Amino acid sequence: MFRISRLTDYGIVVMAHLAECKDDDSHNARELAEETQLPAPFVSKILKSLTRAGLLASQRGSKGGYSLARTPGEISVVEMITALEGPVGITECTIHPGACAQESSCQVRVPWQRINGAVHATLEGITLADLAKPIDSASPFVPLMEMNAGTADHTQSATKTLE
Amino acid sequence: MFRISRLTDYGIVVMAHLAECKDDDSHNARELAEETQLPAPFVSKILKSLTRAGLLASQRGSKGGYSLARTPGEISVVEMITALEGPVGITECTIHPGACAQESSCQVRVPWQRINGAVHATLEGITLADLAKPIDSASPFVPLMEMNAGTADHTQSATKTLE
DNA sequence: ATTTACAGGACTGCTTTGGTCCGATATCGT
DNA sequence: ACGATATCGGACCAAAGCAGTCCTGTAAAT
Repeated sequence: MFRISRLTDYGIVVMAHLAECKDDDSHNARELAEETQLPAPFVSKILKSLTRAGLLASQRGSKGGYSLARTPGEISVVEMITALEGPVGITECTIHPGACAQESSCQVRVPWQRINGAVHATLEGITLADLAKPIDSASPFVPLMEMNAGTADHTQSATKTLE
Repeated sequence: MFRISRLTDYGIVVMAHLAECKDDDSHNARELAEETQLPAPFVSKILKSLTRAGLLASQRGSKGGYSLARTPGEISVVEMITALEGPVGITECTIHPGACAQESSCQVRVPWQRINGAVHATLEGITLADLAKPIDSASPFVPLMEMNAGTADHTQSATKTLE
């Protein structure tokens, strides 16, 4: 199916919601579940994963809750996906080199690595800040990408936070 | 995990192998399984799916077999993925609009559609011809992509077969 | 001390994936 | 016409991952 899991999907919704609330900190799990209309225990689970990955900061006890560990512009989509469902890699061999017996003789491995790089770069170039402001202006995401083989011109790699 | 299934992975390996064999037609399932070092019944299953999707042409009976339905340059990666694991769509709502109750109030839907479009475009811009010749020359995949919001400049959409 | 809320699990039902196998049908060669 | 070969279209099953819940422990505030 080639799609992100619901865990990730919801997780990003929650993160985006958090990014929109400018009143910086401390939203507890119950609040967030209500505001995003998502099942509470599930949201709780998501929040824990995101915290463990360092994308959220948590505060225990009464008046505790969650808040973004960084500014929305500093949190990329690829980080959120990685936090919630493991490393992004289109093919097995991208993540677990050696797991595939055909690896040495595989014809398509190199091109796949580049495809993977392209997708990864796309996801990396989009930050939470971009997601939080929906139809706001043009917000020209990114031209990024340019997975050309030899032309080692990666000068665009950091020109897209637009925050 | 955000990766393609093994079915698709193997399927693309088989397709690439088929694209490399210039002796146009008629490779049977057993042959292909041997040549690609993949389990035979599985390869057979893959070939059926690809045939149903119109990417391969099949010939029954003795001396029968499979051959590419089009030239490698005319078969994109996204077509192969779609044939083997359904439509490419990062999120549920990309493929099944209406399935998600939050859809109308969802903050992140529009940006996701664009991210999805970007990934889709990446996968669409790469053809079997690009995969079949591994490290061959520079083969400048594609600059493609440019998921900018308003600038309706899609003039690049067919400039990459390079066959 | 009590309450609130996160942390870290275990746990269950369900769907998808990975992989095999079989009967039916079509084609070729004799 | 007959038999061999090979695809076609399923059914089938085990294993793994996903969706979602729940429970015990611990930290912080009042």
